[in-house]
Amino acid sequence: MEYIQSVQSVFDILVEPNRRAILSLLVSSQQSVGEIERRLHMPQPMVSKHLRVLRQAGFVESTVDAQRRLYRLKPEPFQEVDAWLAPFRRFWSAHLDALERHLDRMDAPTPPKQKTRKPRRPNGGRDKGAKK
Amino acid sequence: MEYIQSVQSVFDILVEPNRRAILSLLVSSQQSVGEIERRLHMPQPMVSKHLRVLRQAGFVESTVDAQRRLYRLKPEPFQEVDAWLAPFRRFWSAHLDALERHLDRMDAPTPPKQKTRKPRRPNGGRDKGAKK
DNA sequence: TCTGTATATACTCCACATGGCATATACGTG
DNA sequence: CACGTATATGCCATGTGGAGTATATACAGA
Repeated sequence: MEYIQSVQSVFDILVEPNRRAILSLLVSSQQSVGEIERRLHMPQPMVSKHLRVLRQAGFVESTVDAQRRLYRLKPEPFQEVDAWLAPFRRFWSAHLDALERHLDRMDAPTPPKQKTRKPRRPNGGRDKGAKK
Repeated sequence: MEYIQSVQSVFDILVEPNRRAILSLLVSSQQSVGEIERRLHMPQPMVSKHLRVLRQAGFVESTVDAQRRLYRLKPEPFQEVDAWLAPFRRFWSAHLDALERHLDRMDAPTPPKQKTRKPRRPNGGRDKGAKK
């Protein structure tokens, strides 16, 4: 049924604007195909087709509710993007740190900075939040 | 005349595997076109063309060193990806909390290998659909 | 079973980015 | 200036994927 597909990167999925729109819609809560269709003003077959791609790539999953299918996000592919981003994140946070130090010098008042140099910083306070 | 470019998303840039390979190469340090050419085993014109795309999209910048151009990363587009990811990060970290102890260990290290897909990830039930 | 609704799939057309090749430009050296 | 190296650009052919449309499947109710 859903099987063989050429190995595609998560980026092959995310490159399509409509798919990104769908994903953004699903952040808030699960949605039916019809709801997506209405909210994004796109023809139903297009919605279904993109949803299929998203499903096959593991970005979403669906459950059956009578005649409608409720789609919701799955986390793994997003984590994959995050993982890909990791090396670059190290790189750009170095830049940020440099800028930060520079600004700190010009700005006399003292923001409570304890570190003069930090090896790496995820992304300026990645919300590890929503903790248990 | 580097300017005008159709409004493309960062994903339009990142979708190209060779471009991602180039970016990964540049994480360690700046490289000349010839070095990229050799390391990635791709014809020089292709390297130059991809570099042009990357440059126009703000992913890289170059400086002149005699006859060669040294390319290095610029942080902004990556931050843009990170920003796009943010809402979903909130979403998936909620999931992570539920499974935290199990997922914690496979998280961090993604060796910046080139284009090899990430092998592990016990994602149960990622299907692979049929294509033409 | 027939009907309406909800979603999925099949198929065609077309644009466009990519790869390959040839060639142009830039720079340094003799 | 001529030549070699390093990089950029122009052109063409091709493949792939998305849009659009028609149609198929699934389910619920009368």
